[in-house]
Amino acid sequence: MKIVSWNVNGIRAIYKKDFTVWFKDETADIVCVQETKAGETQFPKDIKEIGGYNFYCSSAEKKGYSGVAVWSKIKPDFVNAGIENKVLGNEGRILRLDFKDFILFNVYFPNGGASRERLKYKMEFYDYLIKYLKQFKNKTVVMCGDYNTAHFSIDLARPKENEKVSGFMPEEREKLDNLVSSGFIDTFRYFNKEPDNYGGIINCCEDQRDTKAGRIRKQV
DNA sequence: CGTAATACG
Repeated sequence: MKIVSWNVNGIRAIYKKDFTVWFKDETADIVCVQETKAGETQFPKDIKEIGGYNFYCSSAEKKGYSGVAVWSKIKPDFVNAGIENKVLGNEGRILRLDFKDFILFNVYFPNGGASRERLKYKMEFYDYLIKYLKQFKNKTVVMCGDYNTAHFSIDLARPKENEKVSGFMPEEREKLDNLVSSGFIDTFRYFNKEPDNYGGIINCCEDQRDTKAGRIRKQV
């Protein structure tokens, strides 16, 4: 199975830049995107109706902000697009898709850099999701997305200069420690332990390619 | 500076 994760920074922008052309040659079973910046009705029809895939999205109440979407070849047994609402309001940051053999989460974790309030929100978001995930401890969970946190020094440029900057603060990194303690594996670092490599293609099968392509900063 | 609405990353 191949799962792709991509922070697109505007689904309508990448649509203009031939997203559907890229998708046509993409062999992924599941494609997850973050920062769609569009309500469900704002997604181009071509994007919602890509051949052979089921489409799901979660959008923020605030127009043109945040949002995640998933395309899946396999139809999930269950989809939830609002699990963060109770505690955190609706910023369209989490999509849960349940399949027979595993549960997929596509998550756009908040950026905490704008203010103390947003850092607090980010920490609460992590806490809420980590707690929510505990119910699946006897199941297979794949959580991809934009974590907005670098776990270790190797995971960002200039770690020393960024120790007090949101994205690499000790208390943020601790949340990723918690995820690892509860059994999650950083799949990129599992296969690629090279410095100056922040993302790209991971192939977990016999053809284990490493690549410097992508360079998706802070994306785990 | 890019995206999409005038804020956010």
